[in-house]
Amino acid sequence: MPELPEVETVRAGLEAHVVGRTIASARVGGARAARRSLGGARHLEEGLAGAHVAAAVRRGKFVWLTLADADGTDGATGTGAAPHPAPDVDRSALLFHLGMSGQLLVRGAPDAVDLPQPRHLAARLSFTDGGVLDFVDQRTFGYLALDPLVPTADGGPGGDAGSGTAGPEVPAQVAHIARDLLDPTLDLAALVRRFRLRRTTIKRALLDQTLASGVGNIYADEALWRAKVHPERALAGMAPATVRRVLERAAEVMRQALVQGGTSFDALYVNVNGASGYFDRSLAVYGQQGRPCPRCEARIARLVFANRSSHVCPRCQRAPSPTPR
DNA sequence: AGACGCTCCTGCATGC
DNA sequence: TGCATGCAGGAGCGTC
Repeated sequence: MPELPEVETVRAGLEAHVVGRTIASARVGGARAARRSLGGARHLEEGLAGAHVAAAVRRGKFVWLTLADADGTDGATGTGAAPHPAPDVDRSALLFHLGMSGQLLVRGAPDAVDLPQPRHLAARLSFTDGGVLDFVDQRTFGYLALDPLVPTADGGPGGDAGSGTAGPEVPAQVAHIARDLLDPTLDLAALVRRFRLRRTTIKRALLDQTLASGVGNIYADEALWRAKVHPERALAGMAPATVRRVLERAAEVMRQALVQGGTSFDALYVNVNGASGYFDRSLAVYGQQGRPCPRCEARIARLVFANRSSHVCPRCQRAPSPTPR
């Protein structure tokens, strides 16, 4: 499952291999992959044709390519005589969410037309230099969208409720997503305060992308284990230092995973390094039920709540008392 | 507003 | 052997 480290690895791959190129044409497999794109697949295809890729940007688990009109000539390639004017792509981004199984594959083949279509191909971008970017998604939770860029409210230091506050602009669909835990401008103290206002459990809050983004089920479990905090503990009344420790451990484990993810992609393959990738050797609790805790050797347990699984060491992570008050 | 259950989807593991 | 069932999960959405 791609979480922040995996998506950042993808972003770096896009930056290295896609930024600076110009899209000749795009083919979007079906309505589902384009379900979040205004106007649907056709509009997406029309808008992308001729667009220049200016940058690869990420927030949390969202990654996008900022686009610019490839100066002058509209209808750069033969998408046929488009009856509608091509959408203005200048203030837009091509947004990707990888969902559970999305992959972006960069192909250098000089003749894209002859490339075999991978199973579960959701979209294919062909560049003017002959290369190809494939979006492959087995479980179809992922999507791509042509989305207008909107300014983000920048709270800066002291801005309180300002969950957002990233770079100057983000795709409209990302506007409500908070800065992620590896964002250098993240205000950790303010985040701790926001967490402690929530009337829910620490794990639910960790997974809430409007509080802090990038953490998914795997790294949430790992962070809580490292911090020795039970996932079902209520935030209300939790010591600020404890909340802070959890957030710091989450950042730490994602940073470590990123180092490993970053080494695992080569020139032509933008890797999605999920649980089945390299970092799984380093997982202490996720998917380790029945195995000994690396710290104390108690058996790792798997809990289910909110229709999701959590993995804990029953000795290191003390369960909350069954009836608070 | 915030909290939370439900839903989308496919491949694989498990069970009978 | 073959079919049915369950499970995995991000995040939008509806409901209270």
